[in-house]
Amino acid sequence: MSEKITIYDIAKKLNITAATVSRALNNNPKIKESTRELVIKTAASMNYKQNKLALALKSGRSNNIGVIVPRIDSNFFASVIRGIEEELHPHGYQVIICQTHEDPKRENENLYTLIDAQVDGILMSVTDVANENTGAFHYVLEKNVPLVFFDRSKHIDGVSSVTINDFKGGYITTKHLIDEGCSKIAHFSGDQSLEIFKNRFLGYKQALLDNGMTFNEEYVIRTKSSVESGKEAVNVLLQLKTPPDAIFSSSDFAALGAIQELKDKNISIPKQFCVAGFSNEPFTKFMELSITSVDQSPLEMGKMAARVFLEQVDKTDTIKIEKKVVLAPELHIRKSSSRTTI
Amino acid sequence: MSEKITIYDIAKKLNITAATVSRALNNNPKIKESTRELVIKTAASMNYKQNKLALALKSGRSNNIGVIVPRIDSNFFASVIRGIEEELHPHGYQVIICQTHEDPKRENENLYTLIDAQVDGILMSVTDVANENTGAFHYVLEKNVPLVFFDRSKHIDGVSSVTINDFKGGYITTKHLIDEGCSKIAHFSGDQSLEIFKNRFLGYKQALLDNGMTFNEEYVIRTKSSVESGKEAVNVLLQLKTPPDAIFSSSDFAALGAIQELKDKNISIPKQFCVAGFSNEPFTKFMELSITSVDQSPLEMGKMAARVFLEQVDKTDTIKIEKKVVLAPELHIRKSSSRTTI
DNA sequence: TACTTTCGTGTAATCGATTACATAAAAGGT
DNA sequence: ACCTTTTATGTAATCGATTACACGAAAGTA
Repeated sequence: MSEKITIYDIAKKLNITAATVSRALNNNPKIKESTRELVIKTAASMNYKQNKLALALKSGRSNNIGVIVPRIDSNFFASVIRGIEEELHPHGYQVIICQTHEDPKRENENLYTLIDAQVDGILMSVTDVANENTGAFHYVLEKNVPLVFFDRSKHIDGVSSVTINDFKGGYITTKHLIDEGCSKIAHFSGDQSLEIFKNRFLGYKQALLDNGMTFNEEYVIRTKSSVESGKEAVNVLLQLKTPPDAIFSSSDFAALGAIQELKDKNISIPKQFCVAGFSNEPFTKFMELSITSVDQSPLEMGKMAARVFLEQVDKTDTIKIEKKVVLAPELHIRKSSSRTTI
Repeated sequence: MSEKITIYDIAKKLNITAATVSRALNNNPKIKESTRELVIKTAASMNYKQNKLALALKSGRSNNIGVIVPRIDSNFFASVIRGIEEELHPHGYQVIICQTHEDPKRENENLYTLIDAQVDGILMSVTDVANENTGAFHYVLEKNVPLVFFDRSKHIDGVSSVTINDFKGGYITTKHLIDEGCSKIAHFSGDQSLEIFKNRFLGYKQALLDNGMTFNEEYVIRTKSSVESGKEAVNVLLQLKTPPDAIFSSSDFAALGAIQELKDKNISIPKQFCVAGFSNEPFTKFMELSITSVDQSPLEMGKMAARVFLEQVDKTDTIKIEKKVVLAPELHIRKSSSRTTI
C-alpha cells in the first residue's frame, strides 16, 4: 500500500520547505535552476502526484464540468457527450454525467448537486422547459458558473446556447416532400412545449404555406418518440376522409412505426406514400428501406457547446456574453422519400 | 454575485465557533438541541452549501467514480453507463466519463488522471488487453482504489469483473443455427486478443463439435465491427469451393453488412442463408428483415458493476475480495435466422 | 459541601497545495 | 568598504470543513 506522497515529503527529504517544492514544480521563475532540477528529479523518483483536491480547494476550480442530459443511452446525446469530452479533454477538464430521465425534479437536483460539487461549468439539454421555476438555474448563475444549453434550451438572460435550426430542418424536409410530388403532407409533432418540436412544426407549416398548400390541422398528430406511437398515429391518419400521402415525423422512431404500419397495409413507399424522420438515428440508414432524416450533427454540437464554455470560463469579471450558436440541419435523403433520385 | 457562505460565516453571525456549526450540521449528538436548530435555521436562511471540495480534501473521498470506456457513442457502452449512473446516484456518487478510443495510451492516461483526481473507484471496460504493461493498473491498486472491469476484462489479481458468458453466447447462437438446419456455419470473429471475441469463437467451435459437425478454419473470418467489413468478409466466404449457409457474426454491424451483400446477390435469407449477430444493437430489431442477435443486458451489467464497487469501497482494510460476476447472454431469435419459427 | 460525571463548546491541528510577505545571502555599484 | 539591488528561500496564512483534546459549567452523588 503506497503512502501518499506530498510536497512536504519531498521538502523533508531535500531539507527545504514545501513552498520551494511547490514553486519548483510550478516553474516559478524565482527558483534556482539547480534546485528546480533536483526537486523535479526527486519528485519523480518518489512517485509524487499532485493532489487535485487540495489544488481545487485552494484555487476554487475543480477542473470538472457537469453535463446534464435527459438520458445517456440515446445516440444523439451520447454523441453530443462524445463531442464535449473530446473538446474538453485536452484542456484538462473531466466530464461528469447526470441524467434527468425527463424528470424536472431530477433536473433541479442535478443542478444543485453539480454546483455543490464545485464544477467549473454546466452544459445541459433542458428537460423542464415549460416550468417557470428557474430557481436552480439562477442559483447556478449567481455562483458565476458558466452555463451552456445545447439542443433543448430555455430563455434565460446571460445563458448561451448551441442548437440546430429546427425551423429550417422542418422547412427543408417538408419542401423536399413537396418536391417529390407529395401534396397532402402530415406531421408527427412532439411535445410542443419544447422549442425544438415547436420549431420543427412551424418550419413544416411555413413550407406548406410558402408552396401554396393549405395547412390542415387534422394532419398534425402529437406522437411520442416511439415506434408504437408512430403506428397508432398513422392509423389515425389513414382513417381520415382524405388521408395524407406523406409524413414528416419529428422522431425517427415514430417514422419507423409509420413505415411498418404502412407496409402492413400494403401501401408502397415511396411510390404511394413518402416518410421522413428527424435525428438521423443510426438505424435510419441501415434499413433496407432506408429512412430520410434530418441530421443534427451531435458531435459538432457537443464540440461547439464545449468551445462556448471555454470562451466564458476565464472571463468571470467581464460582462456575460450571451452567445447563441445555431447549427444548420442537414437533410439526408434516402429511399423512404426518393421518388426521383435514388 | 453571491458570496460563498462558509461555516465560519454562520459561526460569526451566531457568536459561536465553526466547530460547533459543523457539529450541529452533522448531527453530532454532543450538540444542544436548541443550538442545533438555531444553526440549521441560520444556515438555511443564509443559503449555506457545504463545500464538497473541502470535505473531499479532509476525508480523502471525492464521491466521484471514474468510468473508462472505448467510446461512449455506442448503444452498449451508453447503456452500461446508464446502469452505473442509476445505481450509484442514490449513494451520492457522481460519474466521470473517460474515453480511450481504443488507444492504449489514452487508457493509461485516463487511469492516471482519474487517480490524480482522487476518484473513489474506477469502473472500466479494458481497451488494452494484450499489453503486458499493467503499470497503470497496479498504480490504481496500490492507491487502494477499487477497480472493477466490465465486459472486456483483464486478469489481474484482486480485480473484480462483471462480464457476460460470451462462450455461452457463441454456443447457443451456433446451436440455434444448427437447429434451423444450417450445416456449414461460418464465423465472423473480432480481435482475438480480446477475451470476449475469443470466447465467442470458442463457444461457436464447441457447438459445432458437440453436434457432430466439423470445424473448418476457412469459415472463420476476422472482421471489424463495421458494415463494410461484413460485406468484404461475406464475399470471401462466397468464393470458397464450398460456401457456408450461415454466419454467426460477433458483431451486429458486420452481420448487417453480410445481409446487405447477400441480398444484393439474391441469396434469400433465411431460406438459403441464415445470419446471426451479437450485441442486440437497436437496429437489429427494427429492420424489415430483423436480425437475430445476442443480448448482453448492458443496463444490468452496469448496475452489477456498480454494486460490486459499492461492496468493495468501504472495506479498504480487509483483504481484497476478487469477485467475478458472469451474466447470462440471451439470444433474441429474429427473422434473419428463423426458418421454423416466425 | 465536596467530588465526580456529563454536557456543550471552544482551541487548534489537519487534509495538501499555493502565495504574499519577510529575510538572508549574493551580486553589483561607487 | 559600504550601500543597494537582486536572487533564492523560508514563514505563515489561506482555501473550508472535520475532529481529537481541553475545559468550564451544570448536574449527579455521597
